[in-house]
Amino acid sequence: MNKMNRENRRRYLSKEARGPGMEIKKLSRRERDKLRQRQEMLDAALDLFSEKGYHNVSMHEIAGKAEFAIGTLYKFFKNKEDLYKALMLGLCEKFQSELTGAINEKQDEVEKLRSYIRAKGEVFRANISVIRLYFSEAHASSFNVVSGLDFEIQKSRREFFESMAKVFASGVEKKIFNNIADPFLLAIALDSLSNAFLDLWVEAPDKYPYPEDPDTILNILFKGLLVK
Amino acid sequence: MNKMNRENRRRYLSKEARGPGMEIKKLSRRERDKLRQRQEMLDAALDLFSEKGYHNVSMHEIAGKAEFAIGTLYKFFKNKEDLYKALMLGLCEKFQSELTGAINEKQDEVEKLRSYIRAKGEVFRANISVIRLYFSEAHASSFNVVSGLDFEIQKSRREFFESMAKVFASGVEKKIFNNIADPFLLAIALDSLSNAFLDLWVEAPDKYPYPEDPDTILNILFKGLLVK
Amino acid sequence: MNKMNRENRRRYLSKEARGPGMEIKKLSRRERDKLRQRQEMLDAALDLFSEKGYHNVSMHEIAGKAEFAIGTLYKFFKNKEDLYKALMLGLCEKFQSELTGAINEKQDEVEKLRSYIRAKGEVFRANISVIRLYFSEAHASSFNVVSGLDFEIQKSRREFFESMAKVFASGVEKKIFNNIADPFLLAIALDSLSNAFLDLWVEAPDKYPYPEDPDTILNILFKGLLVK
Amino acid sequence: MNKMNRENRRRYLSKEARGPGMEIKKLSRRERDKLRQRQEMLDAALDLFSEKGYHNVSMHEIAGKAEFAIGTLYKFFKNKEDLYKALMLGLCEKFQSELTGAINEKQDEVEKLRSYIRAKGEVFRANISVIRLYFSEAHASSFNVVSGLDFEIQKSRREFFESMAKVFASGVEKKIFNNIADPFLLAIALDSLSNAFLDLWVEAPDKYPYPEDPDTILNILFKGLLVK
DNA sequence: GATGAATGAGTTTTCATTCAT
DNA sequence: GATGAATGAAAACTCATTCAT
Repeated sequence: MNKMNRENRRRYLSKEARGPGMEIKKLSRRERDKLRQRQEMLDAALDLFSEKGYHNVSMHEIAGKAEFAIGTLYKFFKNKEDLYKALMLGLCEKFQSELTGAINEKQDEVEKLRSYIRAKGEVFRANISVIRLYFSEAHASSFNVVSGLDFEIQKSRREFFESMAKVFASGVEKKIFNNIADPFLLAIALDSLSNAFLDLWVEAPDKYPYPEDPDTILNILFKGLLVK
Repeated sequence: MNKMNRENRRRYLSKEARGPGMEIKKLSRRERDKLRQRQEMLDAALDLFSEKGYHNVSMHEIAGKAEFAIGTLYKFFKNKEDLYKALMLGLCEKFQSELTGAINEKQDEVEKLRSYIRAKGEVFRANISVIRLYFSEAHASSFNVVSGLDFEIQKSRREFFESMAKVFASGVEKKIFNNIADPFLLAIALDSLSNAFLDLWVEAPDKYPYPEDPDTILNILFKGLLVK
Repeated sequence: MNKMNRENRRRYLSKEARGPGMEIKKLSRRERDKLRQRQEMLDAALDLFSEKGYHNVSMHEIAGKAEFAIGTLYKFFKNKEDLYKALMLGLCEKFQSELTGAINEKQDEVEKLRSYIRAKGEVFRANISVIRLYFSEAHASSFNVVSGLDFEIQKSRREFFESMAKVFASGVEKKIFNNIADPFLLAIALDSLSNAFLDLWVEAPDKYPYPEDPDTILNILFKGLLVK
Repeated sequence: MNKMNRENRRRYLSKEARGPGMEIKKLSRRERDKLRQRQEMLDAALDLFSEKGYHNVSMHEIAGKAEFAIGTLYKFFKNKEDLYKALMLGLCEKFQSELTGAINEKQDEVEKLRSYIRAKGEVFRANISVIRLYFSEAHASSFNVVSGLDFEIQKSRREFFESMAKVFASGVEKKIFNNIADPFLLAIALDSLSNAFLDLWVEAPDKYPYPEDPDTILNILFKGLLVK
C-alpha cells in the first residue's frame, strides 16, 4: 500500500515538475485521465480543507465537490489521511521548489535574498488559504492530525534551509556579509522574519501589506540595530 | 502535563479570577466554588487537548477527568468550542502577561530584550504541549476549528507587540538603538526570531537547544549583517 | 472495556441463574430497568439474527426493533460482536442448564438418559431459530465470524459432557451398562445421536418427528447391532 | 489449502465435467476452456472462503486470485451467492461420491461400514478448512447466509443416507445385524456418530485423534450398551 | 442545581454490481 | 466477449448535546 502510494506520488510529482517538453506524450490517455482526476480530487479537497479545516470536511463532501462517487475517491486515496498527506506533500514541494528557483535565478548573494523575499510574498499571496491550512493543521505536529506527514515535509524544509545557508556562507566568504551568526541560523532567521511580515499581512492586509521592497525586511538583518 | 504545571496554572488563574485589590472577599462561597470548578474543568481539558488534540477528545472524557457529570460541564461551557476558546484565551493571556512581566522587570532596554528572550524560553519549556496545541489547532485561525477564537487572542498579542515596540522606540530615543526600522516591526522581528529558535528546539531539542545566552538571538538584530 | 463487559455479563448471568428468591429486591429500580432494557435488546437481536444471520442484520436494525436509539445499543454492547457473544453465551448456558437439570432430576441412570433426551427435544422445539443460528454461525468456529466465542461455550459444553459421562460411568459401575466404550465417548455418542434425530426433525418435521419415546434413540445404543 | 488438495480437486472436477463415457469429445475447445475457467474461479473462491469465511472475502479478491477480471467472474456466476452455492454443491457431491465409493468397494456389510468410517476420516483430514466453512456458513441453512443452498445438498445427502440404509437393511436380511432400528435411522446414527468423533478431533486433534480402528466407533453401535 | 441515560445525525470505509470501452 | 473503472447503498461506530429525574 505504501509502495503504491509512493508511486502515485512520484507519478504526480514528476508530472508537476515536468517541463513542457514532449514527454507528456509518454502518458497514455488513460494515464492522463487518471492524473487529471486525481488532481480534481486534490483540488476539491484543498478548497474544502482550506475553508473548514481537516476535521470538518467529510470524504463525501470532497467526493461531491470533485463530482466523483465516494468509491472513486477511495480508489485514488486509501483513506482520508492519505489524501491529506498527498495534498500537503504536493503543495509543500511545489512551494519549496518555487522558492529554490527564486534563489537560483540570481548570481549575487544579496540579490538571491531579495529574490527569495519577493517570491515568498508571491507564493503566499497566491496560496493563502492553503498556507492557513498548513499552519493550522500540519505544523508543529508529531502528535498532530496526521502524524508522519511531517517527516517528509520537514526534510524538504531542512533541505531548503541548507541551500539558503549556503547563500549566507558564500556571502561571508566573499566578504559581502559579516560573520555575525551561523549561516544556518541566518537562514532560519530570514525565513522567520519574512514569515512574520506575512503573518501581519494575513491578519491585516491593508494595515500591513507585505513590503514591495525586500530591503524593508532585509535591512533588519543588514543594518546593525545596536549603536556601536 | 506535570504537577508543577498544574500548580502554575492554578496560581495564575486564581489571580485571574481575583481581579485587582482585595475584591476576593466580594465573592461568595458559592461563587468561589463555581470558579474553582470551572478551573478544574479547564485543567482537565487542557491536559487532554494537549495530549490528543481538540478533535480527539470528547466532552465525556473531559467531564470524566474533571470528575464532573457531563451535564455540569455543559452548565459551565455552552459547547465544546466555547470551552476550547475559554481555555486558549486564558492561556494566551497568561503567557502574554509573563512575557510582559519579563520586559517590565528591567530598566535598561537591552536588558528588557534579554529578559524577554529568556522568559520566552522558559514559558515554552514549561508548556510545550499546550503550545503545540495552540500551533496545531488555534493559530492562523478565523476559518479554523474554532472560528472567532482569534479576535481576542490577536488583540492581546497586538497589545504585547505594542509594549515591546515601545522598548525599541525608547531605545532609539536614547540612542542605544539605530533607527533601522519601525519599532513595531522590530518587535515583530524579535518575536519571530525567537519563535524560529524555539521551533528548531521543538523539532530537535538536542541538536538545536534554545540558547542560554540571549545575545545569540539578539546579535542577529544587533550586529549588521551587511558589510558597509 | 473488557472488565466492564465481564461485569455486565456476570450481572446478567447471575440474574439469569438467580432463583426466584428475594434477592431480586436487592436490585434498585435503576438496575432492574437496565437489565430489562438489555434483555429487550438481546431479544430483538435474537429474532433478527435467527431470521437473517449475523452478517445480514445491522446494528441499526437491532436498535430499531428493540426501539432504542443506536447509541443506546452501543452503551450496552461495545460492538456487534460483543452483542452476539453475549447473546450466544446466555443462550448456551441456559440450554446447558436445562439439560443438566433434566439429568439431575432423576436418580436412575437409564431414567437420566431418557430425561435428557426428552428435555433436549423440548429445548429444540422451543428454540429452533436460535439453534439454527448457533449451528450456522457459531459452531465449528475458530476462524469464524466471532472468534473467541467458542472458548467459553466449548468449556460449558465440555462440562456438560463430563457430567453426562459420569452417568455412564456410574451405570457401568452399577452393572446396568456394559463397558463398551469410554464414558466420555458414550456421552458424545448420545449427544450426537440425539442431534441427528433433531436434525432430521428440523429438516422435515412431519416426516421425521422427534421421537416421543426416548428409547427409540436409546435402543440404538442399548441393544447391540451386531449379532453375536 | 495445499497443493495436493488443489490437484485432488481438479482431478475430481474434471471428472465431474466430463460425465460418463467419452463424451469429452463432444465439448468444443471453447466449451472446455469455459469449464476450466469456471473451475479456476471456484478453486480461488474455495481457498479464500476456507481461509476467511464467506462474508470476509470480496468478489474482487476472488477475481484477483483466479486472475480474471471482475466482470468475467460475473459472466460465470450471476452473483456472490450463486458462486457460493455452486462451490458448495460441487464439494458436497464430491465428498458424497467419495463416501459412496468407499461403501461400494467392499462386499461385506461390516466392511462397508468400516470402509465408510475410514474414508470419512480421510475426507475430513484432507478438507478441514472447507468443512469448517460448510459447518460455519452453510449447514442447517435454508434461512442461512445463502438460502436455497440446502435443497440440492440435502437431496444428495438424503441419497447417500438411502444407500447406507441399504447396507444396514441388507445386513439385517443376512442376519449379520440385529433389527434394532429402522435402517435409515441407523444410517443417520452412524453418520452422526462419526461426525461426533470428527468434531472432537477438529477441536482437539491431539487429545481426540480420529480413531485408526473403525471399530472404536462401530462398537458403540455393535455391542449393546444395556446389560440384558 | 446536578446528573448521566438517551439520543441520532454524521463519519469513515467497504464492496457487490454495472456498463462503456 | 472480456475488462475494470466507476458507482453508491449500506454498514459499524462516535459523540456533542439534551432533558427527565
